[in-house]
Amino acid sequence: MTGHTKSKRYHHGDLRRAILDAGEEELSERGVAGFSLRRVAARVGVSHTAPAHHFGDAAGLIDALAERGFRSLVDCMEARQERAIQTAYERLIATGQGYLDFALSEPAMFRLIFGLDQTPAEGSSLQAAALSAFMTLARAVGDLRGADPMLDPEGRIEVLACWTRAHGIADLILSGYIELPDGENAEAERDAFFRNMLAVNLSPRDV
Amino acid sequence: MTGHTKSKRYHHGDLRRAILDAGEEELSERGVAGFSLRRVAARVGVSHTAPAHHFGDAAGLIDALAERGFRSLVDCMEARQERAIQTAYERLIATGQGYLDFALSEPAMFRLIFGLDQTPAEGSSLQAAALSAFMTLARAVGDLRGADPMLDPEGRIEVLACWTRAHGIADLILSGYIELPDGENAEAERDAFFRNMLAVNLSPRDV
DNA sequence: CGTCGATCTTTCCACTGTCAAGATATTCTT
DNA sequence: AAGAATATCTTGACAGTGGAAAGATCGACG
Repeated sequence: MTGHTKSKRYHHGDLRRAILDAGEEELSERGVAGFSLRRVAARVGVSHTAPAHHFGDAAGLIDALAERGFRSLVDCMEARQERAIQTAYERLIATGQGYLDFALSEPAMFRLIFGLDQTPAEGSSLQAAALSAFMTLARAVGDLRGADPMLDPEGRIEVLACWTRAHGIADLILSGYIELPDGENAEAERDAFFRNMLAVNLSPRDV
Repeated sequence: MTGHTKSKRYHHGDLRRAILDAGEEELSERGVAGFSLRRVAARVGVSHTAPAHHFGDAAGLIDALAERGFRSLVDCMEARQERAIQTAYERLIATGQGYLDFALSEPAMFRLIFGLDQTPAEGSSLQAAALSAFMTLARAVGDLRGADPMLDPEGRIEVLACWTRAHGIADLILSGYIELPDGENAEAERDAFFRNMLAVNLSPRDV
């Protein structure tokens, strides 16, 4: 007889998920600096200490949200990969564009996951989610190289080169120091800009 | 008869500078998230509302600190430039290394200036300081190209390429997702690593 | 010497996260 | 099926935060 109406039950039933959902909304509306545990609780219609039982403290909720964030990041990258021309090179570019899609569509979440107070705990599900995101990129680099890039120093440098480029673009856009084209067909222009940025390089050969 | 002793004068005399100094210390100790206006005031030995008259509100103090931060960033980049082999290419690499020096020596400040809630106001001294930092990098790129890179789209892309690379490295290190070598002669290893990262690239030619 | 404005303090408010203790519902044991 | 143990959620308190308002003190300028 568990009524589907949201009548005032003492026990929520699915509070953990509800808090995470509300937390995501709160995050995107107020940003990471303006994030408030009490507001999230109020949003769900629950007392301000209710989240504690599920997440420990505020940092615990942040970590749980970050885990979702990393998954969303992976989704964004994979979505672009699938839409891309199926060349190793194109898939790598697409991966970077997915990274940027995520940053632009969930800026606060982007800032959250890359601004955690401390690196994810060893063996935590958060760490696993972060690693999953990293592997998505590493695989794309590996497909282009034809070998696991993590096995030799040169390959690792290449993975980091791709990552830092995409990350730098994303972070500086969110900071407001890089302006994006916003003309008529802004989306196409952005894609072209991102493609240029992700591909262009200045290597010793250029000297 | 202005005694040099720090006796309890009602008027501080140089409160603005004192608050900025204390703010920098507080920032480096507690980080941007744990930054507290009241603690800064207490540190100077002044009431918690005293800063308001000089900086407006907390955001005003943050902006003033950010201005210092950008100046420090410029200092770091120029210091490396001067120590570098005087080749346009080497000076550009050095500029990037200076960027990273700043991020590593003042991580909280780095996070502060690139995580401002809103982009610096038009015409503000903060904006001027930020622009000065950007120009330091743009000049280094221009010296290598032999022309002002800001005049044509290709040049702008190159500047942004250098900037985003250096920024991505810095931010991901501070996030804890990129580990730094910390062996015996860690400093030399780091420099080598940074040099690799700043120089390595994956351009369309590589495909 | 007196007035005025700048500087700093005191007091209060709404808001934050966390803790301790109590209320309620669910599940487990017998 | 009944009672006990446990999980879940609420209430109330606390120290901390930034900001507003009003008062105290000082410096400068007539």
